[in-house]
Amino acid sequence: MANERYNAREAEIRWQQTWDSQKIFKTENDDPRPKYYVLEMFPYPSGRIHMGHVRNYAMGDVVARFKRAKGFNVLHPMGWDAFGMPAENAAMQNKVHPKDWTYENIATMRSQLQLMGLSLDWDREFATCDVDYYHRQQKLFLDFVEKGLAYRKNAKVNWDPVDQTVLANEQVIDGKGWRSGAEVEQRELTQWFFKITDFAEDLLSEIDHLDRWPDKVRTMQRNWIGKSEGLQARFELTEAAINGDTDIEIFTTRPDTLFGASFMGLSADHPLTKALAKDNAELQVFIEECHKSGTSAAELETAEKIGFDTGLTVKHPLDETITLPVYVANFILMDYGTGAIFACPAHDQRDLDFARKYGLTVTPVVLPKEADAQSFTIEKEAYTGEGTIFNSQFLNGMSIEEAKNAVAQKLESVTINGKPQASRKTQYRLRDWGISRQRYWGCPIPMVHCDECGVVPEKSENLPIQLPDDINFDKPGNPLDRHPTWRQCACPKCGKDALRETDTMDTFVDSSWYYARFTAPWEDSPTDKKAADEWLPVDQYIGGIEHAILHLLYSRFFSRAMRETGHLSVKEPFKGLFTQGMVVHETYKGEDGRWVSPAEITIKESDNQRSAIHNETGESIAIGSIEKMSKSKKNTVDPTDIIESFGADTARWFMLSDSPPERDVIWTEAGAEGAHRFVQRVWRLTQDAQDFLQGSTPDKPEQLSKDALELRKAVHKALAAVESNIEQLGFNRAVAQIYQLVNSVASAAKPQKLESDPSLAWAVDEAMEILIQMLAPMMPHLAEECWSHLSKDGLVSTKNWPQVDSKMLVEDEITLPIQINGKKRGELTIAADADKADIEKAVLESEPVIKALDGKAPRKVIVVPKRIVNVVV
RNA sequence: GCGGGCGUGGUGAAAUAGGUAAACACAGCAGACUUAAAAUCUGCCGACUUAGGUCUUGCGGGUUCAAUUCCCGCCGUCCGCACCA
Repeated sequence: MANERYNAREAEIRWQQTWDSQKIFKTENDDPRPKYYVLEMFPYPSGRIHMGHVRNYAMGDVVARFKRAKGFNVLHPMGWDAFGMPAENAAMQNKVHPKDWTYENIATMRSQLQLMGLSLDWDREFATCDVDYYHRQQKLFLDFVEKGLAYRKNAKVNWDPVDQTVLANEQVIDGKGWRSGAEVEQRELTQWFFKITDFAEDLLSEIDHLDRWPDKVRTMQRNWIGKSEGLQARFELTEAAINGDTDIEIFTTRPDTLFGASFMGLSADHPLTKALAKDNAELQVFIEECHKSGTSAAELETAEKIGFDTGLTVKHPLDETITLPVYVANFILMDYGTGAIFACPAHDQRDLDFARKYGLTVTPVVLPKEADAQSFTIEKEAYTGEGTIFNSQFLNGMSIEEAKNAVAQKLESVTINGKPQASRKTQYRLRDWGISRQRYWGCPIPMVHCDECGVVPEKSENLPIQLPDDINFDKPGNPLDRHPTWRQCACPKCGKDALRETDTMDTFVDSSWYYARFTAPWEDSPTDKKAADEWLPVDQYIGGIEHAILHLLYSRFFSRAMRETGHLSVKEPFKGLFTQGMVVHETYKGEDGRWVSPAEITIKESDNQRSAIHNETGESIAIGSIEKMSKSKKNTVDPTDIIESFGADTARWFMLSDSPPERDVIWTEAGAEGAHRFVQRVWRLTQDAQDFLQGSTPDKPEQLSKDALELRKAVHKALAAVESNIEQLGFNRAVAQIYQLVNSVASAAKPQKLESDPSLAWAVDEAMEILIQMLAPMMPHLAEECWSHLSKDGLVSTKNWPQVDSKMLVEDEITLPIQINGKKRGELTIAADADKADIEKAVLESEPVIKALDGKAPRKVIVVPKRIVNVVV
């Protein structure tokens, strides 16, 4: 029979329909098998899927299909992170309703994803903009309010002037909005916050146990939470200040350097600063000056330390004879610690810069190990290293740690104005999460403003608070504010006319608990606790590194908050996390400097010279750097085009081959063609095997021929390797193993060999069966097609993973490299179980060793059985 | 500035626990088949080379019988954080 080419498009749709009609990927909650929850970060419905999605979902699908074959009850759901700004931008630009725009995009992207043949339980699908979903999110919000985990406060917030909304700290990058890129302004607004700081310590300490998370993400989260332990201490003013204050409270991590103090610093936003400024025009000017300077990285780098002498002085807490001047300084932040510091210029660079500028004293109090107390001075660089305390009265001679303790102990026991002068305190950099957004397309915050009762939570039975459909985007700002009737409601407490909150929730709220909702998306309450406890935590979560802080930290907060409000029991939502690399592509530019897309050009290659010409105009195109696929640089490749020309399996296979999954992968046309050649190669191999075997499984022979035994060994070694590679998410290594095996099978399965060797025919049949099963998680359609072509029973997608025959993994003879002085000089083939003495004897008799020794005795012989022999001459 | 990662052929990369560096693939070259092309198959493919070898994992040291792997110091590159007291 003549070989036919594999028609991927036809076969893939056929198998997708088969899987679908048999509902083989539907997951039941009550199932006796052990559970495995694999989840890929759900997509934002921006319009069309891109190659990054293909890579992400191909990886997740390999894990899901593999675990299913290993006997687990696998939950592998899909949904849509569907609220957000782009829908509103589209509404403003194209006069489309955000809802229509979003649901149309979802429909497009769903059908694109379905072309990939992912083993998803589509019955659990939802979008976060579904009323059913945000209804339950509003319930969670009310529960959080009740527990004090959500609250309202007036706060200085990050205001994005382009998007006209507030941003969380995590969403401000280099002083710019993460989405708009606009310079963020500071504004005072009343906002809703989640009390993420309640869990700061737990969020930090549990990172230690997230051992299946990348270290990088763990480090980033630790730094973000930013714990520092120190002392909160009050410094007594020599005279009461204008507002009646008698002391200034500061936070320090370096109480050991207290005798090096030369001034006090107040933030420009400190209450005392504000009080002093009331009738001090000069100070007012200075404060304004401080506010003007931006917060971007570049500006901070060059910003000069400036200060304003308040004329106030404080007593040194350890020596009343010393007084320190109080300055307002631009480098002190109000929202860290107490907004006030004591400054020790010798051991803090900022304090030193400031002291030099204003001519304040610089007294070193930590002496480096090698330095001499008499001659040690600080010039332009503060000393922040280890050392012994000196110039410090009773602390002299102590280590830094000892001095910290001594100071803390002393000040804890002293009282001023009836209160202890100091207490040990742990500070976190982490701030509460501001979630109010002045947008339409988000989950409405279910609160009511009543003139009589104040801010009142809506009653649960009145949920959902639905978004109105009749809105317009004629003007900037939040359309909910302008809606003629939507705001009007009855106060849930007194029943009088009241107004709804018009802020909606940050879309990161939506994605902070979707993983829990998937465990029972049909429930009236946010979760079915039993189902949530059964499925959670997610065993393997896969997504981009860009979510290392925001989404992953918020989700960790949410699982804790939902635990406190009785919706689930786990603390940590994601047991295993994998952050995959991006899909990147070369960029191309025309002669006039415009970006040109890969589809418009043809690349010529010869002798390592690559050049490109435009398909239509014939102009020569410059090949530029490799960049993340983006519309602006036109270096995108549409997954649907690839699926149409090569099939989904080719796209999946290419995404899994070559590059390690955590690294960026370069999409190339040649690589895609190579992947497709492999698809055809497997299909040819299957047809050849089918031609010979004619659908009958040969009987297992008593004795295997040498060829058959070798093939079996190759098969079972590959099987063991692929299995462990997939377990470790080393998809590229699994792919390489499969390539190698296909090469072995192809060279073994030659007709002339098969005809004369029935045991080889049997081995080839086994090899094909196992090969197809190994391919199935990666190229499921091709695997089904081959499986059925070889008349194997049922669907390969529902088959159990094959068993490794461990007898095939051991060799009775092995080849050891022989080294002479650490350089390879020969080989020795010997029984695998040969002991050291046998090996040494054989090595000393080998030709290269005899030659090298030249009759002399070796200085040393190192024998590592099963590995290597090294003879030192 | 602080913290972390990475650096191996023309390219993507591989190398259990320190033990044969370059598996597997892409590209390229040569040949077979073909009227021709595609597809397919076979071979070559780190560098130098006097054909016996010599050298090779960013650079320089160190530990070791043995280093891509461990240690120290540089260089390059990418990422994160950044006036956090």
